[in-house]
Amino acid sequence: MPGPGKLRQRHRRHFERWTVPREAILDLLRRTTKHLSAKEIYAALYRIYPGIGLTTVYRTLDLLARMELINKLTFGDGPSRYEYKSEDKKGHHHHVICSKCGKIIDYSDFLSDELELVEKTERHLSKKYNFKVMGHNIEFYGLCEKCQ
Amino acid sequence: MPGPGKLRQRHRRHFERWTVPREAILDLLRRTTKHLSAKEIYAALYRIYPGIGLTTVYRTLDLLARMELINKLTFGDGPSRYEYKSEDKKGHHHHVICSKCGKIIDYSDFLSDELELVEKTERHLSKKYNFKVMGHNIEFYGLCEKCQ
DNA sequence: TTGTTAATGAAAATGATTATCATTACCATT
DNA sequence: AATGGTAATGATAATCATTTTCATTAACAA
Repeated sequence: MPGPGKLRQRHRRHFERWTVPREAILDLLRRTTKHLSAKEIYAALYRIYPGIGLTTVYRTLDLLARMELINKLTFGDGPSRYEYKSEDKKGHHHHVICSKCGKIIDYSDFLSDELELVEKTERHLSKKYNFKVMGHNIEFYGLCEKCQ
Repeated sequence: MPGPGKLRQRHRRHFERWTVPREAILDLLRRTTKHLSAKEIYAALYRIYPGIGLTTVYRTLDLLARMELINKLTFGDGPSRYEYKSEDKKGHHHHVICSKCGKIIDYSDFLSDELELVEKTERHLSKKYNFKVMGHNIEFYGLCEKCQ
């Protein structure tokens, strides 16, 4: 878990000051396993830090996403959701989303099979379209146990 | 290309009447290779059919998506975009999106490799979580030729 | 301790999408 | 072909997520 000092040095290009709201938001995302929306984050922090503003939550989430400390998830409907991005490759996972209730399952099997396909595809895309692939997104959708 | 008659029979559960705006919107999406937003569809149709309303465009797109005649695409920012979904499996493709300019490339190589991984994953998910997979979504993002 | 200015938060603005409701026009029946 | 019931339409207003504006606050270098 990067502390203010480390963050400061690693990401000087992204911000000047490491502040209380920024630490609180990153910390909350680091602790939870849920995929929280901006408003949910705001509500959770408001209880312990009533001075916080929703605007700051949005701005901080954008900052943290640019710093690649968190992922911004956008599904078809509703607000964007955010998750902490663990440093190690083991943390890599995909999402299985219930179309009915919105439940999200993190899923990380067959990563080596997937990796192979993704790498093959990335090489191919860069050759065919001269496209520089920075990342990918794989998700499955359907009906969860309760909703079918 | 399904005409009114065929549509009528196949999709009676989704609507009662096949109308001019519905035909016009489906037709536009069938003809273009672009990924249009509701507003872009509205603007294009307004030129030849000034009576049309943006509300109807949204409603019709929702209808066509429920009928599985079109796909609704939602990327991180901006409005949802829509594409015609061809009936045959050959039409299946994924998207490569430029994070900077928003350019979208349709991409359909390595489908058999992908199919294998997807099927394996779907079997696994249904066993592990009792989740009924209805579809999947694979996309790559990065920088296109012009933007890097 | 102080000064500079980046970061904050309240409020207003924006942009996409959805709800409301009076009007229109499909189409089954006559 | 005319009619009537009602699904579909379109203008407007409402909603929801997110961004902009701007006066105030607080991080931190000196």
